[in-house]
Amino acid sequence: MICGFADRQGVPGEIGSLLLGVNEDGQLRYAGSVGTGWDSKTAAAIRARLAKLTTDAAPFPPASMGGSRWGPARTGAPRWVKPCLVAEVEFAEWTPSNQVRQASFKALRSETPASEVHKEAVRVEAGATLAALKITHPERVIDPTTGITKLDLVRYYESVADWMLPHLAVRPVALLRAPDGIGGEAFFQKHAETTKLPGWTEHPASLWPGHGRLLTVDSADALIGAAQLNVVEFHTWNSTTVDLTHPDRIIFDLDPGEGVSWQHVQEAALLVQTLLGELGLAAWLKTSGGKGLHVVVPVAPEFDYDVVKAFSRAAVQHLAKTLPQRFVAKSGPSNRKGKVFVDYLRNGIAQTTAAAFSARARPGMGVSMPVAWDQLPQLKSAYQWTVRNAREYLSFRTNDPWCDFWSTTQSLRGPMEHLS
DNA sequence: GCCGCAA
DNA sequence: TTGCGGCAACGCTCC
DNA sequence: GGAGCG
Repeated sequence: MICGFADRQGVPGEIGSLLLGVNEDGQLRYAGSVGTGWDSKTAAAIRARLAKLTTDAAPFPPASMGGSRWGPARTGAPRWVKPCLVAEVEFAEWTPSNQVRQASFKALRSETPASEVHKEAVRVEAGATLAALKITHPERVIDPTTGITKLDLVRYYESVADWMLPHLAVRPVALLRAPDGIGGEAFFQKHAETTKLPGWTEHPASLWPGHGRLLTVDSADALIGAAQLNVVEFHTWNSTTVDLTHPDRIIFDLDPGEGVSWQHVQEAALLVQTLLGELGLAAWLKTSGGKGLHVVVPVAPEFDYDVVKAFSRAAVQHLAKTLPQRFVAKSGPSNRKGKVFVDYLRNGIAQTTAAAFSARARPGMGVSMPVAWDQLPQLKSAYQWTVRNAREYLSFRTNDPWCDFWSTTQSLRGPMEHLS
């Protein structure tokens, strides 16, 4: 939060430094200041914007601003502003007194509600280790509707690598590559026969006899290397390479037919969760980045694909039977008008679904974002988060809504009896 | 984007 | 040397 | 049986 500013010495009308605050236990706390990162024009523009927000009341006790040898006392008296503007500030680390060190201003962030600005969890920047990877044509526009470039996509995957890799690393993948950008011709790749792939793991043919050698993307290097090869979407199996034939999750892909309102999709997701809850299964929610939502159920890997798929089909058929005005279980486009098709076919062997944090190769480049169930009513669309705005959202997010997903092991035994 | 193959 | 095609795969639905 | 689809 921008809580105040000092004028640039000798240059009236320009910002010299910004005084920053973060939310902590429901109130603002001083977080240091930033005095570089802008040019004269920007400094003047920010100064003009802040002038309208000045106030006499300090947002936190000036005494709490001790701590720093290089505090604002050096740069003249601070002018307080109402804390309603958010700045994105890059910095090396938090000092022992919880202030930013080597801060540099990046941009104003008007979209972030003030209440959501917290101290960002400390995460090591992956950037340094990745610098070795050469990105060709970084400025090439891959999505003409937004101007998103190849470098934007690379940077997106770089920034979500820590979040994404747990979803990706242990599962065979299908990669959707789009060398000619969104709207151009794209193709799937699941084997590495010819192309030598940067850091990807190629599993022995014995893992899945009679088929091509399976591939996993299990490091940040592999992730970025994939982006260099114009991989836009990462799709994963429902089982891991540890136990390929026994799925450890079920996915219900909620796919709205023509003419279905977003509210209808939200309600459908809630109904799916309710049914699963009645069967004794906890489920997690993510946006698909495209049109619909994904409901993901972790299960113990104790049954093979045929059993798990039959269960998911039964669950969807139950929904379609009891709520025929909302749901269809058939995949054809004809009977889907005005209804939500819950795609259970993703639960067969070798079937894949766009992974959490995968971007989508469609205009706008939405991403699949894990969310909490209590966020569902506030969701604006399945592509609310994109390659462009996901990083900011994640940096201000204070806890992982899928935290318990990883430790949940639930058997299908009871739910299967319950349903039949 | 890149490789292998044919022209 | 240049050009060009491949780069997944399955079940389901409808015709 | 085959095209189309996700």
